[in-house]
Amino acid sequence: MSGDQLSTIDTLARELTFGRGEMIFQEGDRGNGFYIVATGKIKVFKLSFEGKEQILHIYGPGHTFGEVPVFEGKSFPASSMALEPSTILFLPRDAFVDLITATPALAMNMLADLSRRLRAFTVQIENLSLKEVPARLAAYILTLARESAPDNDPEQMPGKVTLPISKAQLANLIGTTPETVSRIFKKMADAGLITVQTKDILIQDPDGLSELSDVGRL
Amino acid sequence: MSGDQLSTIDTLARELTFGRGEMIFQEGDRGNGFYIVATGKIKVFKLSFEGKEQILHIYGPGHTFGEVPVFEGKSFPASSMALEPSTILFLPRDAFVDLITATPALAMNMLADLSRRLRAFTVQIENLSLKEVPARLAAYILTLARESAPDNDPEQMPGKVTLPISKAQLANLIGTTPETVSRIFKKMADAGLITVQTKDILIQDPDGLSELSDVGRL
DNA sequence: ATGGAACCTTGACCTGGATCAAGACGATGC
DNA sequence: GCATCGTCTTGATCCAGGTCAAGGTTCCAT
Repeated sequence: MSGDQLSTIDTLARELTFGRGEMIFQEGDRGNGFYIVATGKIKVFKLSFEGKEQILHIYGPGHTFGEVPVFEGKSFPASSMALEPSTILFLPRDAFVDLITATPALAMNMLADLSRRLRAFTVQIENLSLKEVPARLAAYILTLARESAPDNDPEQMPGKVTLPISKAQLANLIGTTPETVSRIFKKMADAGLITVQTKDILIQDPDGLSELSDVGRL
Repeated sequence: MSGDQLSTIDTLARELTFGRGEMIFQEGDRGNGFYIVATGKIKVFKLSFEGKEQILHIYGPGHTFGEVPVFEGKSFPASSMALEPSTILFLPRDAFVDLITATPALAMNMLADLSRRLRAFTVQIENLSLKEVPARLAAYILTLARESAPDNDPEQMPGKVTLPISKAQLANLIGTTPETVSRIFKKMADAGLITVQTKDILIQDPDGLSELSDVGRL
C-alpha cells in the first residue's frame, strides 16, 4: 500500500486493544468491518463440536484479517483471538467500500491479498489431506526458515529458527496434538535433521528436512 | 454480473474446448489469464508426491477459476482437468486487469467471489481436520440437497439428491478413499438415514443426517 | 529463591480409516 | 446375448496418530 492510502485509512480506523486470550470476533458474528494488526499477534481459527481447534492463520503487524464478510455480506466464517497483548485497527465497512470503489489501485491490492490467502489455504489443504504429520512439521520449519532469510533468498536460509508460538499452538496449526509434535521432534532429532532447544530449532540437515516435507516418511 | 459486463467479457474471451480427462492447466504453470466454465464440468485439484489426489473445487457453467495468478502474479497453486466434455472461456490477463480497474463494480464482484471461495476453503479445512469421514459425507449430502432446494430455501430441501460425480471423485473431494465411502454409505443406510440407489440418494432422516454432520459418530 | 501454573514430554493403549486383494455390478460395444 | 472395461463393494489386515495418564520443565510473580 502507498503512504497516501495508509494515511487515508488512518483517519477511518478505530484503534482497539486486546489482552492475551481475548476474543476479537466469533465465528457467526456479523462483520461490519475488518481489522489490521498494528502490534502483537492474533490467530484465526475454527473450533469443532467437541472443542478441538484448527488454526487457519497467525498474523502479526501489518496483516489484515476478517475481510470476507465485508465483501461477501454474511458473517465471519471463523473466530479470532489475540495471542498476546495487541493493538488492532478496525476499519468500518461502509467507509472502506467507498474508498476502495474510488481507488482502483487499492482494489487491486485487496484482490492480490485475497489471492495470496487462497494460495495459502490451498497449501494448508494439501498438507492436511495429502501429507502426514512429519511432512507437515518439516514444511512448517522450512517455511519459518525461508521467511526469516534475508531478502527471502533461499541461499541465505538461517541455520536456526525460533518458534514464534507455543508447541501446543503449533500442533493446532498443523492439525495434530502436542503429544505428536513432541514425538516427531524427537524422531527428527534422532534422524539428525534438527536439534531442539526449547523454542530454538537448529537446522542440521536442510536437504533432509526438505525431502521429508515432500516424501513424508520418517 | 450485469449483461453489459458479460458482453464486454465476451469480446475479450477466447473459447476453448476440452474432452473428458483433458488438463486445462497444471500446478506451477504460469497463469496469464483465467477461465469461465461455459458448458461441462471441471475439477481443480492437488496431487501428492505419491499421486494421491485432493479435489479443491468442482465447477459447472458460470463459475470462474484460475484467477489467483492473475492478481498475485506467480503460478497456479493447483491443477485443473475437465470431468466431461467442456467449453471454457479464457480471459487474458492484461485486458481483464484494464477492464476491472476501470469498472469498480466488477472489482467488487471479484472481491465478493474470492471471499466466497475463502469461506468455502475455511469449511473444507474444518471438515478435513476437525471432522471424521461420516460427518464429512453427511455434510456433503446436505450441501447437495440445500443447493438443489428451490430458492435455496432449506424448508424446501428435496428428499432425493443425485450425485453429480462418481463415488471415486466424491471420495477424493472429501479426503478419503472409495472403499471408505462405500462402507460409510452402508452404515448410513443401516442407521436409516439414507437409501442409496446407484447415483440417487434418498434422504430418509434429514435431522439425523444433520446431527451426524456435526457430531460425526455413526 | 520458591511456589505455582502453564507448558511439554513420555509411556501404554486403542481405533479410524488406509491398503491390499478379490469379487460383483453396470454400462458399452460387437 | 455376451464379453469387456470401468466402477463399486466387501473382507482381512495393519498402522499413524489420537487419547489418557503421569511425570518433568519453564517461566513467572511474589
